Amino acid sequence: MARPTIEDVARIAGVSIATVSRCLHKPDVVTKATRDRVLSAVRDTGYALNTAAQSLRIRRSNTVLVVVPDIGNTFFSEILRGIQQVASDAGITILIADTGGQRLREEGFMRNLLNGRADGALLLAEPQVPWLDLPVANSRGVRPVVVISEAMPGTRTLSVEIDNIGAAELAVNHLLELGHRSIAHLTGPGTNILTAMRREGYRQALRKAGIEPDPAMEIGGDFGVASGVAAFARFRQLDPLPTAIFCANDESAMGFISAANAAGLKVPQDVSVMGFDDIHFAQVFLPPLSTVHQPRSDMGAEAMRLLLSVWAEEEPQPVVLPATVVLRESTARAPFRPA
Amino acid sequence: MARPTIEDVARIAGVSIATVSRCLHKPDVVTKATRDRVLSAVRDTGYALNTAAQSLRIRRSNTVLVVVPDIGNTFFSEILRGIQQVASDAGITILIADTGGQRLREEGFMRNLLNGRADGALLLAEPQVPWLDLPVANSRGVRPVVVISEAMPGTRTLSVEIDNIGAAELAVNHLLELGHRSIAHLTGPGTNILTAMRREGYRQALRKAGIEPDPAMEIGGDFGVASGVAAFARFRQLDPLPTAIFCANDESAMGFISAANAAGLKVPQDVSVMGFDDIHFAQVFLPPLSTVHQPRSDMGAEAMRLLLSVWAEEEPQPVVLPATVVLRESTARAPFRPA
DNA sequence: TTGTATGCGTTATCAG
DNA sequence: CTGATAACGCATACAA
Repeated sequence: MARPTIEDVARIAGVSIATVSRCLHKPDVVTKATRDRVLSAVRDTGYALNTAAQSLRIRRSNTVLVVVPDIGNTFFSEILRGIQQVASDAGITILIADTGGQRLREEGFMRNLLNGRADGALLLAEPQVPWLDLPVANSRGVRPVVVISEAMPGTRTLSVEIDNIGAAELAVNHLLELGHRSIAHLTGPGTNILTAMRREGYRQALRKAGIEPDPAMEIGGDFGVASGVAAFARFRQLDPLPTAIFCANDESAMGFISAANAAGLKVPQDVSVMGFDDIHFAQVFLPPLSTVHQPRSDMGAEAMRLLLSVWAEEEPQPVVLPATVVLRESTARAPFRPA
Repeated sequence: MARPTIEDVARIAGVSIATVSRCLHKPDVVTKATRDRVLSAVRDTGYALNTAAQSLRIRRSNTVLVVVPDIGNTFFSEILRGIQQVASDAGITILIADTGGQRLREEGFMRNLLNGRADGALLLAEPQVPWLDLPVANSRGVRPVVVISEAMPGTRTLSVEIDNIGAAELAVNHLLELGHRSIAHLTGPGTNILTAMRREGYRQALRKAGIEPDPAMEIGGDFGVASGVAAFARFRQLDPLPTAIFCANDESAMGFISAANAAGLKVPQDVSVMGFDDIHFAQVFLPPLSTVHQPRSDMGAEAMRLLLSVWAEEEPQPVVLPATVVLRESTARAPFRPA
């Protein structure tokens, strides 16, 4: 037997389908007596609203598309939690799309906005395809896009992020306060906006401390564990050897430490390592990683709120959340070294 | 202006909407001439099929619901990748639902099957609510459910898993081969089926080696990092101190090692630690973790294939995939200890 | 307060 | 090969 429809419920309750629909959506406009009959009919039949029919009728899916570059990356999951929280409170369903970093996939997922599967999108990464050509403004009926964490500066995109430059400065300042004067930097991938901003923060902190940034101290990475391992090989050839390194994210920092350890260099005794992100494993890692904490859950929640706000015809502004340095055991005072 | 509909396309191409629909779904049944006109009209208008209308009409959403207990747990993400792969090749959209382990949420998500948002579900954890009361069989029009990794034995559920008992035996055998005779076990949460099976494998391996399993050596955990830390406190009180421990998963193993290290116990010199799962961080961890590798991506892919198969009116069987022990540096030969 | 009737955008059936 | 048309299940304007 097929799924019960609103009509089945109506027949059993002895009312019209309009009344059933009203019972479900504006219960207060219907008599308590009929409401009870209808609701019990709903229970009896096990009726569940057909969302396809509803979406078609109300021209809305009550769904938000969340585009993630790599769902396997633990960094994103806590953002998702924040989104999930706010969304489910608002009765919104989340459609998660994992692009695996591939443009083609992202392009495909973009169609979910066009074909009505979703009413808006949350991008957890720098857009690879021109989502922004979509009408992003809040004109009625438009499907807004909010970029989390990696908004391009200068675009008029709605976004939620931290002050990456400032946060990187904070991190490097911590190293400076520990007495380090020779601080290397392991960067993210070349094209990434976060790479640029965190590197800028690194340089600014150095300059403010009266140290001229040395390009040779900036080692190219790609946020991956392996790139951290590779970076150590280049790091150890630096002469003199820096006493600390600021890594653009935690995973690469772990790779770096792992390689350092294999090579007999102790962290933090021989070299202090600072990460960025404060992913879940940062605190379990050996040594527990000093890093920059991003309020990921809040970022997700805030982004979802932005979307709700746009849907409500308001005109929300981009938001910048605070990031904090969390000190653990991968950083220590600089060893004394004769100049 | 509103989204173009099939009607707009038809008008511009100078054909009927039926023809437009045919061009999109069975292009070969239409003249090349008209097809070209239609397709170019599609391009011109930027037409995208309204999935709500389509779903309503064909009574199918071409969507699979994937229920995850915790999307932040890196264990699940690779399974998702496998699912994604097969699904997108088949033109299926994935709807990911994160229950956070809460029954209530899971119950809510189950509705996606009832309200037609999804045509079937993949459960990445032991079902908390009676999904299985849903018609799981492959009778026409039914919405099948496939359980990945944590199928309850005895139920007639479609499932994809590894031989957990056998895999745990493999792991413990490795420890035995290294000369360990006193091997502890850090279990998973009490109610979990995986906990039971891995513990059983642990016991069987011991028995086959002529060692009677000692309940005191089985420390209760919950798969979390913190429970690994807590377990170490109980472990160190064991007398004599075991020379090895088999943990029911990698995260708890990491917590254990982390605590051991903090207490001055070296891994693997003082105690060998074996994990289970081979999560992403297992190889970066210090020391790199010896563990049991689960073919997660394959498991996801296989599960999705099972679903496609049911939809195709076939009668697929549950599948069991092979797991392998991967040896890294958290395990070593047992130290000599006078009996 | 409740019922009737219309249309949301598609697909599929049936004629032409 | 193509066109007209009837559902699909629901929400709502309008009548009662």
